[in-house]
Amino acid sequence: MPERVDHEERRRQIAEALLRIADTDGLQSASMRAVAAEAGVSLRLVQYYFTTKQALLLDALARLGGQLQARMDAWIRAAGTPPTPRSIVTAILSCVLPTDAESRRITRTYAAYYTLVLSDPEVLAQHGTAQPDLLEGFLAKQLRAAQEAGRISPRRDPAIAAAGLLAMVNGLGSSVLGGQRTGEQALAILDRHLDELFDTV
Amino acid sequence: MPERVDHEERRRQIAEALLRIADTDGLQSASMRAVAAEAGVSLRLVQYYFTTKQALLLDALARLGGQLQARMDAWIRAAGTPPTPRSIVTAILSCVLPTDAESRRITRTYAAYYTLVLSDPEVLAQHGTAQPDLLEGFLAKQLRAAQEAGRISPRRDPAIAAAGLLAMVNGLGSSVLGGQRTGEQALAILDRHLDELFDTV
DNA sequence: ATCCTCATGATACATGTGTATCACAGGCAT
DNA sequence: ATGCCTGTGATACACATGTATCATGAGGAT
Repeated sequence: MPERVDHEERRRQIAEALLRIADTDGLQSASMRAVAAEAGVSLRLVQYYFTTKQALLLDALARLGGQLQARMDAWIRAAGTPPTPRSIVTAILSCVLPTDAESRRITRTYAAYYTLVLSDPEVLAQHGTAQPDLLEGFLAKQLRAAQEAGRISPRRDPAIAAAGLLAMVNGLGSSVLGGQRTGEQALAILDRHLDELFDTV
Repeated sequence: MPERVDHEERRRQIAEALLRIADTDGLQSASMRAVAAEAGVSLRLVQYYFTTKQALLLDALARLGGQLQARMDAWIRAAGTPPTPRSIVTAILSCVLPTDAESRRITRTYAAYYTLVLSDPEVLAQHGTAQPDLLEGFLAKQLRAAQEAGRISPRRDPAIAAAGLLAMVNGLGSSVLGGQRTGEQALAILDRHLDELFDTV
């Protein structure tokens, strides 16, 4: 029954199956057949909608990026009323920290991609990544605004502080995924660091 | 010629071949055959000295830990004369940051193991890990000492500061490996953060 | 000298992998 | 109505992988 079908919808369905596997069992378990089974379709269909595995991996990665973006937008919008500079910054950072189920999923899945990118950097080239740099720039802008509002000491360099913050959040995320810490503990550590940053004394 | 042979030496030779592959091509490329070829021995020998692949992976991981440990010891010993609290802390942190060839190698290889551990946590159980926690404790001790010497504000909590520092270094390391930053830039960011920490004003 | 155990080689086996091919059914345009 | 294009199934292929088996040569111990 070759009913004309919604390609985008099928692609989404398959790519999300891949992401689910990457989250639970890691990317090395995400074979074409496993993805097909998880998505409830035949192997042939996975091949049909994504001719090659690399294409599937890249498409799924892009979708993952979209999911993170959406989540960040939502958290920033919900950053208190009215939003203070610090509440915005906290929103940005705490939604890349694996605290709840979804952020845990996103973080784990990104981690699964991490080594892939490390061992095969040309993948990163094909993917229009730059996402971390964009995020860093956005965070730096927020810090600069907070600085101009007098909430951060003028001695600080916003770009450097943003880079350090993001690195810390990334590292805290790793430790949470590694089971050394709970998400709450990580958030507490982050908060103490923000105390130090947002301190004009 | 079954000359009685030094088992430990052979094991080291093979395990280091595995680590070399993990560094350059990632752990997923470290098949038994690839390791054998890299070590210049036959597949059978890899099986002989490490009956199973998991055993090889674990042994190599332990050796990697030893290498990092040795490097840290050396850097701490070489932390200026006389060592200030800050120089010790800098030594600890900057030797887990991929700045030179060897630390880059160690960091990359650890990263290769990272997702493996994530997707298969029982490996971590078999490995007497705890290494990050030990490191964190040691760092916290140094910070506490610096605090008592009046080089760090008494308002700081050394344990939390240590956790944050280590997370930041970890995150900075990731960004260096990911090519977003050079090792020098990462070190500069870390240094600014240490400026902030070692500031009793 | 005999035997046993250590070290090593060659090769086999079962399985999983990405990809390719063949087939075919139903809708759409002519 | 005919023929082409789209969606889908079944299956094949070539290869890589971890592990197991068989074989064998060389010391050392008895």
